[in-house]
Amino acid sequence: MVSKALIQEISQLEADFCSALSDPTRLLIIYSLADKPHNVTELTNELDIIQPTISRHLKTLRDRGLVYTVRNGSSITYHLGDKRLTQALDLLRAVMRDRLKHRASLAKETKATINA
Amino acid sequence: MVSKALIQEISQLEADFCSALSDPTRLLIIYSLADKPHNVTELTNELDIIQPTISRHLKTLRDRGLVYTVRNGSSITYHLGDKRLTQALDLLRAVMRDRLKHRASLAKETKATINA
DNA sequence: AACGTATATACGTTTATGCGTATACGATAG
DNA sequence: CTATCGTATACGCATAAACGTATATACGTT
Repeated sequence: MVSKALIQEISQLEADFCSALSDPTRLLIIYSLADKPHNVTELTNELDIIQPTISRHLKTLRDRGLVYTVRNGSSITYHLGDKRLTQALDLLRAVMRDRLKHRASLAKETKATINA
Repeated sequence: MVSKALIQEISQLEADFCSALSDPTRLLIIYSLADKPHNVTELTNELDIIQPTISRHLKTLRDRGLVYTVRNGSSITYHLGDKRLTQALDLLRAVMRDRLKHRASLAKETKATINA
């Protein structure tokens, strides 16, 4: 049997890990890096978000080990750490898409019923 | 070309969806429901968390469409909405495990280097 | 050494999130 | 009909997260 405290601690860790994904800017960064590595300036330009904001989000991704950095002269290139991350996000997006579709059809049903 | 505003909106939606996963209690609930459906009282007992807290977290899961409910007499049974959710979480956990392992070995390396 | 470019961080503020207690609502039993 | 059990919500508080501005650090060039 696994102790309750341990289970809670693991869940906390995992929640922390997932919280890296719960911000739209960070998701945009992840998708951008999944395409190819970028440095901070490139991300700043591509996403049209000011540099300190990009850096702050990169830090939270780095702290959780989702991205890693390679110094390249005076700039720093950020890489996505694990391809499975993209797979997981793809799955989540697919689930989300289906949920939204489902709701849309429910809404239509309801409207039709009311109008009937 | 997809408009920037649309991309941002989609990312916001997805971040919102992911934020459902960024709380340890909700993860415990999801894992519990992945095993089998439960009603609120069962979750309360199994996870040893007070009922209003369980209900609140269930609401956020329900709002995002991750779980659905079936009324069963006077109680309400909660079901996990999509098996892919578990798959995605498994992937994320695997990534996290590897990251932690990697860091542990890095820490060991560092220590060895310092002590050398 | 001095300057410019690239990146990171600190600070104060605003907004969001979670918690516990108390309470309301809904369904069933007696 | 009211008492009870199961579930949901409201409220006040405490904590955490995000943002923009300002500033610090690091590297490369001259």
